[in-house]
Amino acid sequence: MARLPIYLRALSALSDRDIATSSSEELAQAAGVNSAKLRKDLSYLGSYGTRGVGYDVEYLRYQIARELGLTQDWRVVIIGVGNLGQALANYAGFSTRGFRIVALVDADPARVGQRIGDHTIHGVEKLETLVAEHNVSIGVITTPASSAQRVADRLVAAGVSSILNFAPAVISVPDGVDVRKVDLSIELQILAYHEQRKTLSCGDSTVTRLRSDVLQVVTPAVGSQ
Amino acid sequence: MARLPIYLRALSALSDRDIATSSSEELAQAAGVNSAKLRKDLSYLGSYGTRGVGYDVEYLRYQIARELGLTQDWRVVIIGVGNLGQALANYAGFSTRGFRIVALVDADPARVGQRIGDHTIHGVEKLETLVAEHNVSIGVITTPASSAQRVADRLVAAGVSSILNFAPAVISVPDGVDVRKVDLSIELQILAYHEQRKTLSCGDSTVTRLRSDVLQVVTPAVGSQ
DNA sequence: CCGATTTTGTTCCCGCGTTCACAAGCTCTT
DNA sequence: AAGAGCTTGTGAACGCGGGAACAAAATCGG
Repeated sequence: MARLPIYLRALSALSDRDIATSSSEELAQAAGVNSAKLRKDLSYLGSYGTRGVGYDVEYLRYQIARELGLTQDWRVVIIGVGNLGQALANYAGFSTRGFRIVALVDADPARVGQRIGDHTIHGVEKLETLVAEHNVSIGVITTPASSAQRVADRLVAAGVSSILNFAPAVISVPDGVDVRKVDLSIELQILAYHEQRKTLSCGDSTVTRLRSDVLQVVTPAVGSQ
Repeated sequence: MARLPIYLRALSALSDRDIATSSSEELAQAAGVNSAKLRKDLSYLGSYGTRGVGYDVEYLRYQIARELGLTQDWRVVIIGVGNLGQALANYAGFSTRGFRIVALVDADPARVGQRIGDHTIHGVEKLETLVAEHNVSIGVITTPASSAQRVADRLVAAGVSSILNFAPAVISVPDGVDVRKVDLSIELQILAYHEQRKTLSCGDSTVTRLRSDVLQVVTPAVGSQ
């Protein structure tokens, strides 16, 4: 389930506050979801709660981490060391969750050899060697859109079967390879869409933009309600 | 709809390749969705296609951009100028879509006054002034989790009604304010989850991990298919 | 030891989103 | 000008996920 990482974070926050036990209601509020949904999600992992008491924070945290595979360490390579690639390379949230960045790769010869945090940037020609050498299982693509598909193909050929794609391009991969796409500008666009719909108003009437060319105007009748 | 930005990007790609007209089938493939879904989404905006022909790429692109509000320019403030904040401040995908970053804000006095690209970093005490002065409508939070809620409260009080939250924390806001959350480590965790389920195999048998403690083993019978 | 209380695990139902399938409509050819 | 061939727009069925509601179980107090 895609919500397990959220629960994990909520549990970590409770653990930091030295809370040993938590009810589904409390956890659900911390995670921002419905308590019934949370219980259903957790019951899928097994019966890790105690009726009348709640969930043991540490125990549940370990179980979720294990289910997610965070008790292993995953080797990650980042391809494309622009602003975003650098930010990800330094992002503390990765290493604390079992993700180890073993190599940074860039196609720009001017960048090769530079150091970012603990890592030296390698030339893209070494991609296959690095993947094999470090037994990399996850590739992160932060290249321009034009290179994304080529990089993905090389990753797949080298044996990587999970890809996180930040490039603004749809990449196609064979069956058995997972791709997740994060597009930072899409999130802003969605916000803008909602924002646009909110800011229409006119006197007493409520104006809702049903489409860009259709406005629904609700005017309260005088004297009623 | 949350898919409009994806369609917009696919249309832009077609436009760059000087393709004037596209069918729903073609567009859907470029966007990575079902063609019926795409047609239904587009029909919600109005009848912008021509039966027997397809959609006019430029016309549809403009219509979607207008629907999303990308024909306006949106003023954005970024709070928290760490690695991620810097990456976002320099991200080209924002400015090309009508988003204008009007201010960078950080609580660290050592950072105040530094320049990132075209912008100077301001102290967090100026947040309200900057929001009012530039008529900011969207706030981007890239602070540590511990400051996120406080920053969000101040943004809301200053009149910002759309927030993009990169901090690993659930923030609560009054009704009428939109929050979208992006958590970079969650994406990796989901990949790890799937990766873990894939890499279990044992001889001829197919081993599927139903739960962390339940394995389904399918062994082909000897001699039979 | 038993009942009251609390909280989990689960069942059932409702609604939304997706997808199939088809009718409506446009273009091009003959 | 009429029919053949596409392609859009949409009606209808299907499936899945979410939420309320309830039963099962564990603790606590008397």
